[in-house]
Amino acid sequence: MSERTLNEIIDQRKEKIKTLVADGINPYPHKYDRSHTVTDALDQFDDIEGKEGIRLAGRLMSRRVMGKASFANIMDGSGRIQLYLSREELGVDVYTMFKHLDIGDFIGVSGLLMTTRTGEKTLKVLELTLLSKNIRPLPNVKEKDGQLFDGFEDKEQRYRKRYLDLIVNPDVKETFIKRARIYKSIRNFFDTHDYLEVETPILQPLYGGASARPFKTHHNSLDMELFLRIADELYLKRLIIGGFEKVYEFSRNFRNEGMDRTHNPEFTAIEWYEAYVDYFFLMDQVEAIFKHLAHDLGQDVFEFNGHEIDLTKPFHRATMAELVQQYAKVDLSTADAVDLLAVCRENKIDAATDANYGQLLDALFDELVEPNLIEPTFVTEYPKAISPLAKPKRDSDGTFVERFELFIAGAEFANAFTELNDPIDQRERLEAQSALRSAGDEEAQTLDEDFLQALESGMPPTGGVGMGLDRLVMLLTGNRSIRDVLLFPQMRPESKG
RNA sequence: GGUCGCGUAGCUCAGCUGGUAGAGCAGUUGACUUUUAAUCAAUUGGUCGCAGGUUCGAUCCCUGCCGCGAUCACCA
Repeated sequence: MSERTLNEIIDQRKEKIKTLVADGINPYPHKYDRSHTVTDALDQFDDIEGKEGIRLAGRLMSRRVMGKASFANIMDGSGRIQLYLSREELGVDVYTMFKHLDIGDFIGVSGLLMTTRTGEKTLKVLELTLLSKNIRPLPNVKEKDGQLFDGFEDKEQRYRKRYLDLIVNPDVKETFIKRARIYKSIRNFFDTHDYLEVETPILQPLYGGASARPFKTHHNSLDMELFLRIADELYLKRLIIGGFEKVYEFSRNFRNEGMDRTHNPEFTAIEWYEAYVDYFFLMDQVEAIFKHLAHDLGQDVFEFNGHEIDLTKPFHRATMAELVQQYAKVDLSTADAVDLLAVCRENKIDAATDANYGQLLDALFDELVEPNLIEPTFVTEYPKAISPLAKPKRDSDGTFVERFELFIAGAEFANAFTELNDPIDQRERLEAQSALRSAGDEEAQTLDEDFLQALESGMPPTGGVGMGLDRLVMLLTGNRSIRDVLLFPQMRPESKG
C-alpha cells in the first residue's frame, strides 16, 4: 500500500548515493575507529573537554540546520549526544554533504567536547565521515527531555519490525537489556551452587515431560518423524541417572497451542534437577532465586498485572486442598468426586461427567483459587491424577503427590516435584496416560520406553523445577504481554487482504 | 475458535447526518552561525487494509475476507 510514495523517497536517497559516489565519497566504508562510546565520552566530559581527537560514531537521529551552523543528535548503542557543526570548521563540501544526510544515516564524527550556551554537553565536529547511508526512512519520532512525540506506536509494526522499535523506543531496549540481566543472574545462581549447565535435544523422536500438542517435523535421511520438544524434563532426568547430580538448562520449548497475551508457540523455560533433594528443599530454593533476582536487579517491589509484588517478603505456602476448601467453600474431608462435580456445576465450571477427583479438584482450583493468589504463594500437594511424573506424598494414601506450583499475581511461575523415581509406578502412570491418548486426549503424555528403561537403571531421589522465563521477565519488567518480552514474537504472515 | 474494537501519507492523527481527502512531523527547495519537538516560506506525496453489495454517488452504510488489539475459551 502506498508503495509509490515510499518508493519516491527511496529513489531520492538512491540518487543521493550516486551523487556521493560521483564526489568520491564511499557511502558504505568498512570501519571507523572510535575513541569513546557516547556514554563514555559524556561520563568523562570533565577530563576530556576541549581535547581534540574525540571520535564518536552513531546513527543520525535529528538535525537542526541554521544556515552556516547546525546541531544534530547521534545515537550509538550507549546513548545520545548532540553535535555542533559549522561550515567554517568543516569546510563547504563536507558541510553541504552533512546538510544532505538523512535521519537514519550512520556517521563518524571527530572533534572536541564543549558546552553550549544552554549548558548541553556537545561534540563540536571537525571531521565527518559517512559510515552507512539510510535509504528507507525511519519512523519519525521527536524527543524532548526523554519524552517522545509522534511515536512509533503501532503494535503490529513494532513487533514485525522490531529493529525499528528498538531504534526509536528506548524503553523497549531496556526491557531486553533487563531480560539479559535476568538470565545472567539466574545462571550466576546455579553456577555458584555447583550446577552444570547442559544442552539436550530440541529435536526429539518422542515428546514428553509436559502436556501439550507438539510441532512435528521430518528427518529426511532417517526418514522419520521428529518433534520439537515441549519440555526437556525427561532428558535432564536421564542426566541425573547418568550421575550428574545438579543440572540446569535454558530450554526453548515449542507448543502447538493457541497464542495470546501469555502464550507464544516458542517460549523459554528453565528446568533444573538436583539429586537427593525433595520439594521442600526446592521451595526454599525457588524463593531464594526470586530474592537473588530482586537483589541483582536492585529492586524489591515489582508492578505486575495491576498489583505491587514485594519479592523480599516471605512467600506463602498452602496445600491445594486447603485453598480449594477456603475459596470453594467445600468440606474436603468428606467430599468425593460426585460432590466436587456438583460444586463445579454450582459455579458454572466446565467439567466432564466422568472426570476424576483429582481433575475436578484442579478445575475448582483453576477457576476459584488461582486468580486470588496475588502474593507469591507456593501451592502444594497436587492430585496424582494430573501429575504423572511426581512422587506420591510420603505417609499418605497416594491421592496426592509432592508437587508445588508458585503463583504470583494470579499467574503460574514455577512447577516442581519430588520426582517419581519408582520405575514400576512410572510405567503404570505413563501407560495410563497412553490409554488416555488412545481415548482421544491429545495432550496426555507419551510412553517413552527409552526413558522408562533409564529409570529402571535407577534414579536417585531427585527434585526438579520448571520455570517459565518469559513470564518471569514480564513480572520483572512490568510488561503485560509476552510479545513485549520476546524480540521477535510469532506473528501471522502479512497478506494483502 | 467466540465476542467487541481498530485499519486514512514514511510516522502520529483529523475527516460532521454518504458528495471520490486534510494537518503536524519526515522528504524536496529556499532563508537563517548556539539550536534542541529549532524557526520561517514554498512544495512533493493517497486505489482511505482487500473484495463485493446498497446508492446517481461510498473513507463513511451493509456483507465477506486479511491483519492487529482486547476479552472469553483452550493452554505444565
